[in-house]
Amino acid sequence: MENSSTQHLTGADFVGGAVTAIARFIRENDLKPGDRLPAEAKLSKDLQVSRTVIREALRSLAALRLVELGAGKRPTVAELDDASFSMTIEHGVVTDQIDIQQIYDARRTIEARTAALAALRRTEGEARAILGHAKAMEENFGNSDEVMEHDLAFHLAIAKASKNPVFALIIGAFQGVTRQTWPIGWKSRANDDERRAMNALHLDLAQAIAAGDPQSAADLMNRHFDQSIKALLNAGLI
Amino acid sequence: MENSSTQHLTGADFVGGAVTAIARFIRENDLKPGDRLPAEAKLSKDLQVSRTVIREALRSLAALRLVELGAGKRPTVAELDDASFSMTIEHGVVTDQIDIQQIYDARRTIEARTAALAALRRTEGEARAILGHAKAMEENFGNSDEVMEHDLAFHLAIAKASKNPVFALIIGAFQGVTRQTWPIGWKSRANDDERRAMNALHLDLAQAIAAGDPQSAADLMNRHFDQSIKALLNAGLI
DNA sequence: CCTATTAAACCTGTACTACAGGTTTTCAAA
DNA sequence: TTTGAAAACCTGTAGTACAGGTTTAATAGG
Repeated sequence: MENSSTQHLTGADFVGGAVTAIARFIRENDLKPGDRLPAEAKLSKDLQVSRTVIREALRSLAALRLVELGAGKRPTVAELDDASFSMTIEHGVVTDQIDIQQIYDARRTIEARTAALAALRRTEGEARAILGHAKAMEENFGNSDEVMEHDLAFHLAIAKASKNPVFALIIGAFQGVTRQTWPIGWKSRANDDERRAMNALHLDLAQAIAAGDPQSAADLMNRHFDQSIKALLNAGLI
Repeated sequence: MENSSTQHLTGADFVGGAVTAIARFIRENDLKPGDRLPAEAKLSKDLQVSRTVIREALRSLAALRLVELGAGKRPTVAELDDASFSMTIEHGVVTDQIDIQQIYDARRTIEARTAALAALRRTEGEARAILGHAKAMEENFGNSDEVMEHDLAFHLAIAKASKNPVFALIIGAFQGVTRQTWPIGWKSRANDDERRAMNALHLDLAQAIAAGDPQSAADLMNRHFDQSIKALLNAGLI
């Protein structure tokens, strides 16, 4: 009784067909992250296409992060991951289909919500971690790379504390392009006072989340984005 | 003067390296959607890996929708597209890493914003199209499939009218899973009066956008999601 | 009977060849 | 200059081969 059977492919787009068939296999067999898929040879036989086609299909699914591949290992179902959406966003920016202001407006919209949700749902540990990143920004004030990484980690930690993986996915995907523009905003702030003010805002936000105050958290997040967007405008980036 | 040169790959992950190299090629040569990439044979020679590796790399990029492939045609740079994020979302739902309520909360957050932006930025044509979908929902009341498709098109049209492709991308990516749960919400509404009320809300929203009233548009969108989420709760889906 | 070790079986990653059939370019004829 | 056809180019799929990684099975020892 082989439950893992699949119908063989017909039609023109062999690789696309195999991608669909394998995705369906995951769905219909209720596979969860970590579960193993059939070996390439078996898929090749079941779907009646060459191993070449199966490999290209698996590579496609691996690029989309639906499966994970490894030498000698059978393909496994993958955990949710922002890498593929991140590529989409970066592609959009590189090819002038998305601009930075649009990224920031999306972030503001979503992060006002993650801040409010985090205030309601964060664990003690998460509250501490968020606060930790805000403090680390202040403590590493001289090293802008350090500040940036803690800034990014701060926002992602809030998204995760919102307990909605969709938000974490999207915010995570923005980090790649944010890393490329963040230094511009940092430099464009007129003086260290403005930079310190930005850090202070992070600290206030972290405290609002720790205090469980969703309204303040959302307000502070909005204010933070007001400042950031203004800084990027000053820099002429937008 | 061959501007299209690329350094040959070193290290372990040949396919991953090729993906990165090709993505970098697009960036460094300022390629835009429609522009052609070097042929597989040339990439293979430049990067000093077999055509097998190049093909798998191009398949990966095609899965992510950074490039487009076609028999006989050289690979071209692709337009922004929600297909790959859509796969991520569907995978998350299928593997129990995302639930429907989380999708709806993300939608509500984003669509309250797209509604407001659409009210400010929609063209006359877009306003008409949005209104058209709302009316079509009412006119095709008996055919729930028709209602659903116009509902989906309505929301996507608003996202596009917001003039932020990031929102359109995300809302578009949600449509796949929404199509699977929408009928549940429709059936769970107690009677036709409730269903008519939902249509009326769409119409009001379309009119607020046409009238250029961002506050009302956002409010109505939020009210719409309140109702939808309540309907899904009633159905026990959430 | 249980555990640790080792050998065998299995599996993927990369390279190469071959060819069908689609696309683009070239070139000659009108 | 335009048209049309041939040539060159290119991708899609199949298949073979083998190195090296992983899993499973078997064996030995307690």
